[in-house]
Amino acid sequence: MSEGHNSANVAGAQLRSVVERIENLAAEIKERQVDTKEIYSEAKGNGWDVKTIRQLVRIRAADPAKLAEQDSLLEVYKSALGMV
Amino acid sequence: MSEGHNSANVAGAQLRSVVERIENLAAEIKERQVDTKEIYSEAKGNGWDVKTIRQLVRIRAADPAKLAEQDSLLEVYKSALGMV
Amino acid sequence: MSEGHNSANVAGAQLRSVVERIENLAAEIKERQVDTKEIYSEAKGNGWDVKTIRQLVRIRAADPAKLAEQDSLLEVYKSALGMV
Amino acid sequence: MSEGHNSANVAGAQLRSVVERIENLAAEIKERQVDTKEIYSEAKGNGWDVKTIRQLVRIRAADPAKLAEQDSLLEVYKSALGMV
DNA sequence: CCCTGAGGCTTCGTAC
DNA sequence: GTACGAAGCCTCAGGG
Repeated sequence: MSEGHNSANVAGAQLRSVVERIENLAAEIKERQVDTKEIYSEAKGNGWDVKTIRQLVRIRAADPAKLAEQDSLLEVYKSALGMV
Repeated sequence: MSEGHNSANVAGAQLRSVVERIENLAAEIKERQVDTKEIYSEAKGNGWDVKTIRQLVRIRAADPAKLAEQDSLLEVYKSALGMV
Repeated sequence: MSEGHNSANVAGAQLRSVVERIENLAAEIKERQVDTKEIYSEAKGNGWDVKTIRQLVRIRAADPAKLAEQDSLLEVYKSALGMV
Repeated sequence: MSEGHNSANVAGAQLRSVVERIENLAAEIKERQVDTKEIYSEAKGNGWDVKTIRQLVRIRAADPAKLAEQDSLLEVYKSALGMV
C-alpha cells in the first residue's frame, strides 16, 4: 500500500467529515426555518398580523435590552397596530 | 374581572408564545451558523481551500437537474455571442 | 490672524476637497450601477434570463487561467469524496 | 435564409448589446474606483488618516442631511481624531 | 499570513 | 406578479 494512497484516504476522510458536518448543520438550519414559517402560519390562522409579528421580532432582536421587559410585549404590538 | 381583560391576557399569552418560539428557533439557527463557520475555519487550518469546499457543498445541495439546465442555458447564451 | 488658524483653514480646505472628490466619484458610480440595473431589467423584459447574463458577464470578466485552476481544484475535491 | 437563422441573429445582436453595455458601465465604474483609491492614497501622502476619512464619507453618505452642514465637516473629523 | 472591512451578488419580504 | 429594498453570504484587497 503506497504512502500516497494512505494520504489520499486520510485527506478524503477528513474532507468528507468536514462536508458532512456542514451539511448536517445546514439540514438542521433548514428544519428550523421551516418550523419558523409554520409558527407564522399558525399565528396568522389565529388572527395575528404576521407582518407586525415579524416587525416585533426584528425590534426585539435589534435591542436585546428590550427582552428583559417581557411585559412590554403586548404594548409594543398594540402600538404597532395603532391600538393605543 | 372583565371579559375584555381575560381576552387580553389570553391573546397576550398566545402572542408571547409565538414570539418566544420564533426567537428560540432563531437562536438555534444562529448557533448552527456559528458552528458552520468554525468548521470552515478548522478546515482552512488543515490546509483545505474554503472557497472550493463552499462550492462543493453548493453543488451537492443543488438539484442536479437545475444545475444542468442552468449550464445548458449558459451555453446557449455563449453561442449567441459566438463564444465557442 | 494666527498661524494655527491658517493651518486649520488650509487643512480644512484640503480635506473638503478630498471628501468632495470621493463623493462625486461615488455618485458617478451610483449612476452607472442604476444604469446597469436598468439594462438587466430591460433584458428581462425582452425575455432574457438575468441570472444567466450575470453568469456570462462574470465569466467574460474573469481570468480564464484562474477559472481553470478553480475548476480543477474542485475536481480534486470531488474525487476525494468519490464524486466521480 | 431560414427564419430561425434570422431570429438567432436578432437575438444574438440583442444579447451582445446588453452584455456590451453592461461591460462598458462596469469599466467606467472600475475607473472611478481606481480614481477613488488614488484620492485616498494622495490624502494619505498628505498626512490624512485614510480610515477616518472613510468613516467620514460613510457617515455623510448615511445621513444626507449632514451634507448641508458643510461647515461641520472639519469638526466631525476632529472629533473622530479626539482633537476636540 | 491572518484578519478586518468594503463591495457585489443573491434571496427574501414587502409594497404597489 | 413585478419591482423595490433590506439582509445575509461570499469574495477580495489592504493593513497589522
